[in-house]
Amino acid sequence: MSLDDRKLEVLRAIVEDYVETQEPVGSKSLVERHALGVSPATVRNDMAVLEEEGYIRQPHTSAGRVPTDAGYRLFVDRLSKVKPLTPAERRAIERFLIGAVDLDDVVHRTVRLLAQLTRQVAVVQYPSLARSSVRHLELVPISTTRLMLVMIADTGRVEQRLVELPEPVPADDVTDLRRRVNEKLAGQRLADTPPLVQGLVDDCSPGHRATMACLASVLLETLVERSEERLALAGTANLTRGGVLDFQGTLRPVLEALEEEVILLKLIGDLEPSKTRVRIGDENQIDNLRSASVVSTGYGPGATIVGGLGVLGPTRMDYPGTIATVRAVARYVGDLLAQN
Amino acid sequence: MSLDDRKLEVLRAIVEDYVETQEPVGSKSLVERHALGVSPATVRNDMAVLEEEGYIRQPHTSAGRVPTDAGYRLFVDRLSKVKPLTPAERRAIERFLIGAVDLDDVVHRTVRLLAQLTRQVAVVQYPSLARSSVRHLELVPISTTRLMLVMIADTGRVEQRLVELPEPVPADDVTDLRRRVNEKLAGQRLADTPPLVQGLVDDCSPGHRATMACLASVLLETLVERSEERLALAGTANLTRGGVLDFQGTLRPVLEALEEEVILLKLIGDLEPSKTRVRIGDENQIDNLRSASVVSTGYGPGATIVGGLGVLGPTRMDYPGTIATVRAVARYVGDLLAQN
DNA sequence: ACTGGCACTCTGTCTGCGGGAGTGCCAAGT
DNA sequence: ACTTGGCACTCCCGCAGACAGAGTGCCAGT
Repeated sequence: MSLDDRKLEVLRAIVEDYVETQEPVGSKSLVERHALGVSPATVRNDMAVLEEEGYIRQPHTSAGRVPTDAGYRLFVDRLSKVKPLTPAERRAIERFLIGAVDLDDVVHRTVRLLAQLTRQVAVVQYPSLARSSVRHLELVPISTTRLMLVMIADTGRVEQRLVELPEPVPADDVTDLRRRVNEKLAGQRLADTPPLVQGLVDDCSPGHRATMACLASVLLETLVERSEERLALAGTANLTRGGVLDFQGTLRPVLEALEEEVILLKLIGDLEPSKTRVRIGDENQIDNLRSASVVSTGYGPGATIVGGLGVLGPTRMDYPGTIATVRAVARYVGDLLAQN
Repeated sequence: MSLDDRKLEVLRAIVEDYVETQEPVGSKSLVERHALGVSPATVRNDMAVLEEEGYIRQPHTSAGRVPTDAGYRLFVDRLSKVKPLTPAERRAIERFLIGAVDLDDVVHRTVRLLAQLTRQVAVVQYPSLARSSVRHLELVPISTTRLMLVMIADTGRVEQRLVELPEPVPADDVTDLRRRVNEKLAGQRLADTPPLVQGLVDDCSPGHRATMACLASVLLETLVERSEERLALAGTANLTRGGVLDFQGTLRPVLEALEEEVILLKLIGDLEPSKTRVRIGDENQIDNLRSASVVSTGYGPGATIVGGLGVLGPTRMDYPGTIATVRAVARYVGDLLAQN
């Protein structure tokens, strides 16, 4: 049995009402609130079919219907229209983002903005090192046997590591090292650096070989291999909106998941397509987030993508609005990055 | 009427039992669990006095007693003995903190460790810039009209800002600027720099005056005036332990407070004495945190203090254990910083 | 294919009713 | 002057029963 247009219309109405009222929706109130042009009895028949097909369910006999994950999925894929942002929202975004002095600042403002606009939990990934290129490497002598290695990436990220040297190195040699390292690596994508770094060590005069090897290993280990992703999070208090009704009783599992960077990265960090991605309930593959949905997208200057951002909320969420907001914020942030 | 020893003993027993069981404690169960050597009736009389004095209260007639904020205060000040850490805990601390590569890493490990050991929300302040000295200032040319200013502080903090120059500056001049800036500022406490920075501008040759002024203003504005405090937070999921019983029903206000850096700084950022500080309920002066207590202390290499750390939990918390852990972690972190 | 009607089911709420825990007070004992 | 056992009292909590309300499924009629 396929679903005719009216049944789809009924599903949409159920989702919309349920999202708004947070209560199971019955046939009678449905026809009252939406001009469906048919009687409650007809709607009931449609509902029976929708339930059969797994798009809605009843919490208990003789309660109204509630969308299932599959129902939300269908709604998102086929039934929802893009909801344009209000001018007020656009202005809010602009006002919030101009005046950021710093990559840190941009990220923090963005995450707070997202949380505020969507009234949900927001996550923003810093531009990924793996997708960045080296703009400059700086070596700052801290003592004769210690260097601070500072890497500045084209995405604005700045990372630093302390390097313990095997032997004292005079200042002139540091200058030389700096020049050589930059000649080789500046402008390169971080992902392409490992062979180049190896080359640096090989080409090195025996006198500095040990020092350079040390530098190289720090570079590889901490910047490339364990490719240091950073995240910002905001709006956890929004989880408590709608009482404890969403999230089946306790926030605990959700809060726990939000503490795990690995999990968050998995949630927002699939940057392949430039499309916005919606993961509903079980779809995000994490037990703790069964009753949560994630709307995420990539951002970056121009068409390239350097990081992800998104929001997390109850499966019962305003998908069209959230999707529109996430997209808009991502675009603004991308533009902002492009200016630098 | 003053409180004799037995009444204090009764108060201590009430606090201990209530913290453990989370239930109002009655006279009968008290004498059963603690060898007080008197009958329940006597204890009841003592309780009446303690209630009169405001140290305990009854949730309702004919329920057991529960400590008030004042009761906890008295307990913390006079009744609790320091609870030494177990060897296992000491080992956990050491294992957790060695192998930190980075200030960021140290802070993150510390905050997670604190959250885990105390099973509460942990907050760690990065070493305060206001309490740091300049180790080195680096100027990295990004383009001819843009510099990246990187400041490395003796506490390990590294801050960077983009500086837009009023006019193109050739590389040699950058070298010169760098030398001059470092000569003047390296080794100085950040708090002392403003007049020195002004001096730098004044002493500058007219040709570079504009550039230096620009640099100076970035330095002053973003590093000194708005003295950039950073924080790390972990363990919010621990708020859900003990159900929604603590925190009078909703986590909302607490989560909201935890999102405000300003509030968190106020909570853990009173670094004057080297003593551990306990703020119970209303004492922390924040409406949202009426039902929360904060245990905080300063940390730093040796005797100096460069930042604060602490934990936040329900007023019904294991104070002796928490205090001991917070202190121990602060000491270990201080030692770790001293090594750099 | 849609609709009105009807019986049925289930929830949520309110009520009333012990059981239990704990208190306050009092009179007696040390 | 404390301390103690006894006792009446209060109030919470849990449970069972009743009831209204909402919503459904089904069926017969159009």
